[in-house]
Amino acid sequence: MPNPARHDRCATVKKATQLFWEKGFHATSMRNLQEHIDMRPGSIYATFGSKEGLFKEALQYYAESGVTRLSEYTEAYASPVDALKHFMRDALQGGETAPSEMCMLVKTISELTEDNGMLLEEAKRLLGVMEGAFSAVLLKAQEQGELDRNRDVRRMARFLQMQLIGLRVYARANSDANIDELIDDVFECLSE
Amino acid sequence: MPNPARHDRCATVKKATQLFWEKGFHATSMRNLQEHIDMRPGSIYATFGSKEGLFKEALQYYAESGVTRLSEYTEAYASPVDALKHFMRDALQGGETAPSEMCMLVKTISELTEDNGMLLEEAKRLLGVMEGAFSAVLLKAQEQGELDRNRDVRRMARFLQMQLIGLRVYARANSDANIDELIDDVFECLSE
DNA sequence: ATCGAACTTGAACGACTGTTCATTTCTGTA
DNA sequence: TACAGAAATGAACAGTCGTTCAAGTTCGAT
Repeated sequence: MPNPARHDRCATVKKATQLFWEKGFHATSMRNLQEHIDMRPGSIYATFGSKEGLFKEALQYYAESGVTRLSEYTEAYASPVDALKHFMRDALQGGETAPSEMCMLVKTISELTEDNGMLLEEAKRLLGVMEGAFSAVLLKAQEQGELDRNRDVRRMARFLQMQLIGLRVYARANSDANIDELIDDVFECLSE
Repeated sequence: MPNPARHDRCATVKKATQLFWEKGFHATSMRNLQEHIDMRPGSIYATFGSKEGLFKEALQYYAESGVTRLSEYTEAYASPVDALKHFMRDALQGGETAPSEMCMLVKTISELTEDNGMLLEEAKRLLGVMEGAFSAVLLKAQEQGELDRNRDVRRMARFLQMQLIGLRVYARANSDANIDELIDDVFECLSE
């Protein structure tokens, strides 16, 4: 038996992530959470320690999913650059199932202050992890000759992530606008 | 006498904006606000109606300041493009007085959901106003021959704002990183 | 000096917050 | 089938939330 606990911890974190991602940290109350993950306060606190503890695991689960999805794209496409493009496009279109157009890490970094320093730092760290994953894909692209080997991979990853953040926030702020045009501008910018 | 009220409404909104900008909507309690703007609940509710009402005015004050500052830059520099560049750079360096590295409109759009639909819509609208101000400066640049007249001004404004949003969020997430390098990448991208 | 209107005050309200813990329920072993 | 330990429960806690309103204060006009 993989998990001795009655409640499946992973499934619980997954459900909690949905709600936190949708509403943010402060606007999600423990009572919302209790209903949504179908656990009573005692169990939640025995398992995760606190609201912050559960949120932290939600952040980690979210980031891990992101990294996993990126590597799936990388395996699916022969070209690493194509994989990146499709990854970004799909992140923007937002799987219909996504609870929010926003990246949960960005949403968290936007919302929280030093009052929840640990969560803020964790979100920053995980954004760094994502950037590392981008770097790895870009490096692969260099090795396959898709990208100029003289360009700094980390710098490109930074630029890429910055663009993706901007795009997603912009898309949320202008839900009707012609986002495809913007994406074209960005990719033109990247391939230059 | 310009303002018959005992409390100077504008000065109050200004102070409230500071706190809301720093902490966000949910993390700012009315009690925090009472201390910070030095008013008692009764006066606040008589003047602004609700926490949402005061926050809405704070958003408007914030956006108005932004537009005003941009026009000051436009007057200060002969070149509209230079004005834009300096405006963006200074927004990123963040006046030492800025309560948060984040743009308050972006922070709001990131934090809030339909539960505060009116505030969300207002923040989106004001971001649109800012974009309009960018458009105006870009148009001026075209008229002065700084920019290719064939390019779509609105599209450029959109791209510009998207970049600025991305840059500011990224700068907050990576407070130590070499942001100047990123700015260079962006401007290179813009002038291409 | 007095009055009435405009403005401010702060105690109080009910609802909700994150969290605790004594009690009950479940589960694997003997 | 009985038992012990683990897990789940939900009522209850102290504190905070946004908001109200009767009472008090201040002001300009008379």
